[in-house]
Amino acid sequence: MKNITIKDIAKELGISISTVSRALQDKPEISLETRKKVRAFADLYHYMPNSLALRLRSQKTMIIGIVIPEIVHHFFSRVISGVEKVANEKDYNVMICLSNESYDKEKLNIKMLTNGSVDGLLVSLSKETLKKNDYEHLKNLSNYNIPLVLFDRVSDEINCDKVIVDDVSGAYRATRHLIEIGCKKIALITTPDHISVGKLRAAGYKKALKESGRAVENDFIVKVDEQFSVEEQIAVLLNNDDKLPDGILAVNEIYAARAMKIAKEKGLTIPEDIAIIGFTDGLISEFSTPSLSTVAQHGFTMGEHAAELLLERINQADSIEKNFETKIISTDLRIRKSTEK
Amino acid sequence: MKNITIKDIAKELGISISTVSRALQDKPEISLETRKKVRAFADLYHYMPNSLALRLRSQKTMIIGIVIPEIVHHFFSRVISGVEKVANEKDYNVMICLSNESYDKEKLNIKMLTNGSVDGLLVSLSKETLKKNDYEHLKNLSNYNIPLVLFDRVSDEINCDKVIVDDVSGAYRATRHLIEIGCKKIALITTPDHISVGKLRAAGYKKALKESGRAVENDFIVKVDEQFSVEEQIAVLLNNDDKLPDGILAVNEIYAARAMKIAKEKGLTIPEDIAIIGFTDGLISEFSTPSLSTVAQHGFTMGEHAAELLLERINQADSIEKNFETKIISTDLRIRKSTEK
DNA sequence: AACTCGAATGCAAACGTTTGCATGTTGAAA
DNA sequence: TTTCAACATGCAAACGTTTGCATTCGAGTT
Repeated sequence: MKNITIKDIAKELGISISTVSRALQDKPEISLETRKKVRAFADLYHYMPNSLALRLRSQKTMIIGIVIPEIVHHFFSRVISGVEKVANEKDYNVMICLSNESYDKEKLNIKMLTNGSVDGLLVSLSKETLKKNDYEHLKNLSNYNIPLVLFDRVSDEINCDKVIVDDVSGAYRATRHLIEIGCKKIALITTPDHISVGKLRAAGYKKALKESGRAVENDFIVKVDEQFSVEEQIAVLLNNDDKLPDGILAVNEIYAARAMKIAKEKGLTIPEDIAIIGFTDGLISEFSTPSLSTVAQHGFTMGEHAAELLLERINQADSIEKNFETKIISTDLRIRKSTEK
Repeated sequence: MKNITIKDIAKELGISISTVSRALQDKPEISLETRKKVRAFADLYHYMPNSLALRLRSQKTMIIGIVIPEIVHHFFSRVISGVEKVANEKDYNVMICLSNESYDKEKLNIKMLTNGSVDGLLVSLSKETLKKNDYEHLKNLSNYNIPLVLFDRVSDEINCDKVIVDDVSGAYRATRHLIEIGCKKIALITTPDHISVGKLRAAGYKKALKESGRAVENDFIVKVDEQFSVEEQIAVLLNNDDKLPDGILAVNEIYAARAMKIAKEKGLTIPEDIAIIGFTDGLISEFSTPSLSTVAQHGFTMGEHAAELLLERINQADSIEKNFETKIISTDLRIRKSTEK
């Protein structure tokens, strides 16, 4: 059974296509009688306007595209939730593409989405892209009437609206917290420098240390390269018995949980021997024993803000060229057992 | 700057639209000279065919829609990953809608997607829909040329392809495992009966008990109603000191982790006092202490199969009416510390 | 009887493609 | 010189809508 079109209705009722269209829009220039007749017929056959035709006509898709590195990831799925909420409120739909942390796939996705499939784009950069430092595929976009909002993993080289977590301050406050509960030797488990969030969180960590008159020791900083075993790299930090940290800040939940597990296996107690605090307030932190203190990033809020920024940009009159904006989502310290001395 | 169209190229080069179209398709009936000229011009101005126009013309969107209850959920995000992989391999895109476990939103989403936005639909039913037992919004679909594949949360009332986890056998084997390690009093933490997976897992649990000659005791079965505190409902099971279970099967990771936490707080040791096994092999299970044994559901595989089934249905000649198929994804027992006596 | 007005409806273009068929041009064979 | 094939290109319809601008018709006004 084919979907019924406006044309079918017109033919069946012996009136013109335009009359049907107007009748369905309840325009007063069509006689009430005709309007009723058309509506009845349309309802009877479950007429639904073909959205492709509508989009082609109006040159609006009412869809926003999201390109993220990963979806099996608590933070990103929260962001999507936030985006979806805002988008749906304004009758927009969401189309999701995964880059799987690959530059090529990211580029492909963006190309795919910008050939008229979506009205705007929300992107969080893949690790490979950040490492390559190549953003040509995103720079062009502005020329093509496709607004772009970057979130979380962003780059200064791209001129557009952005939403980021206040990473520096989050890490700073987490480190301060460790200092306040009496930690003397605070280690950092982070990512390589090309990941912007890792770098920023490291900066906050260093700032807090310096401010309290402590040295930043390289032995206490692990930059995890995910090409190799995460576990082994973290273990190095905890196997150096001469120089064991008594506090750890990890830039994500997995690293924090991993560190905790290794520490416990070595017979250390948390938080007495080592206090641990992570980033990303997910389920792991809540359910681990002891429960993990974290810096909550409010992914949902971030998604909401990113979507709002994008929709504003999509619906702004072309004439008004608002300056690009960077929204900063502040973090919250979620203190749990792993730092309760 | 507007996107350049085939029309613009034609005008600029002083040839007809159809010639440009054919030249871009490298059709031999167009002279090599013209083909080269057109291609060069198109490349210069970064011509990209407007996908809306293509879709309207071809009556194919190359998009598949997914409606799931939740995205902040390890299992569902894995499913999506699997779907995305298969879809992308065949040049399809994925459009995701969240029902947030609401019947109305599910209905709305499906309506939205089936007005020509997608070529096919992948749906996992919301809790509210299952409770209401109303599937009219899905039954119509078959009439409208929109193939439908249900996954995980399905219903017998809907006649279509399905992909489900082998819940009965998974729960059966998990329960057998508890019996084998010596548990005498095995409890079940599950969902209300209208959630199909909960019901099936309960069936597997009961089957294993009966087979080994044990009675199924209602005191040992908790049906968690998420309208109320999950924690309190689980606590009831563990607060009845006269009748404490020594083994627990939970139908998901959260319930298992929650039960473990409560048990530990009561001073019970896992697995010695109580062995615990959950469903869904996610991060919580891996990182909890002790690590949780689980029934792994292979969400990614499920997504792959669902997408394959759907694409087959989309691309089948209308004449060949294949019978509907139900694929069963088998589970794996992942034994960890929480059941190692 | 001619004219104007308003209400109701229809025509056709537009959105950006693809494609069956027609048309035009050229060179060679008859 | 006519005829024909082969090649290159163009016209127009189609996909399903919306909408500016006719057109038609009857009634009321002069």
